[in-house]
Amino acid sequence: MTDSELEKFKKVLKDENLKLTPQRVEVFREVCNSDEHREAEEIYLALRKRDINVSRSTVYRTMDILYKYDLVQRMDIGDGKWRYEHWLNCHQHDHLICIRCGTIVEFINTQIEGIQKDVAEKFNYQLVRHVHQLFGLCKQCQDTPVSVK
Amino acid sequence: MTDSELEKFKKVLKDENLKLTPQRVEVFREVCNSDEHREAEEIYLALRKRDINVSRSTVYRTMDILYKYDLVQRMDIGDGKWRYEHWLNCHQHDHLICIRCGTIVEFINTQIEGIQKDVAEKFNYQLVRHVHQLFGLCKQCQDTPVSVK
DNA sequence: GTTCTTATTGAGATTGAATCTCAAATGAGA
DNA sequence: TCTCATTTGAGATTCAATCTCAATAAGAAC
Repeated sequence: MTDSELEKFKKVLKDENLKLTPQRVEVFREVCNSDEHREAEEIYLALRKRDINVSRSTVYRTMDILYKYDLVQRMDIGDGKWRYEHWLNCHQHDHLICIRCGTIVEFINTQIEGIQKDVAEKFNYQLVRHVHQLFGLCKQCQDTPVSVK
Repeated sequence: MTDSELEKFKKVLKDENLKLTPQRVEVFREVCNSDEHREAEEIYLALRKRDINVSRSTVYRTMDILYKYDLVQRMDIGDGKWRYEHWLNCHQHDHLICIRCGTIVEFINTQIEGIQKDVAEKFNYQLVRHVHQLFGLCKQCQDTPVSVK
């Protein structure tokens, strides 16, 4: 977590009349210092592992704030759990997800973005956001035989 | 539900050593006879309304079968509930979803499909399926002021 | 620094979609 | 018709997420 990231978070809290608490800072730090796409529970466990005591409730509540004010991005890959990723450089991207090992890779394709705008316009929808996920087998999983129990 | 649809369902049940029960037929009929994108609970309630008694458990279990054997399509729009739609003509399509009223419109764009293949190939992923959803405001919701309580 | 007010925290209860359990009922092959 | 494995229904259970509420702490005012 860089100073400018922390300042950005402080500004959001100030602007929204939210208090700067050590718990909130620790949750934000944990999210900033990882490039993974993690669920709230994983972030909670990562904090515990570092001997930082923040309750599950606070992790969930802080993730809500971070998401609401665009400090993190979140995604739903269909298993009922939100995955969070830091959102500091704020470049729009989509995801390739391995259906066997769960590896998530990001991709950017400006061509698709243009087509999405065209589609929305055609149907008279004012586009707000989109979800675009490609599910498949990553190279390693293609080459690894399925284990037989 | 056409005869050929029912035959297709019967064939799946037979091939998979599953029994043809009145409950399963009624659930399949209910799904076939609607173009909506409904949750399991809505399908359950629609059956009850028609005085057809099938338990929630059986609706859930039958939807699992229908999905597994490609007789229905399902989607997750991020609210923790599966939406089901019949899948009889089997033409691949994606969705535009109104974030205010929930209206779901289908769209087809072959150009995006081509790009998806290119992206997957570039990252060495063997593409299996994809999720592509555009969220926004439909024409009507753009023109309707938000009600103030 | 002290006081005061209000927001926040933590622990456990609650929610809700989906799944599981198990006894009773039923499909379908022999 | 008989038999037996499958299916059904009702309620219990699961699990991520949210809610509740008493205790705690941030931070503004002085």
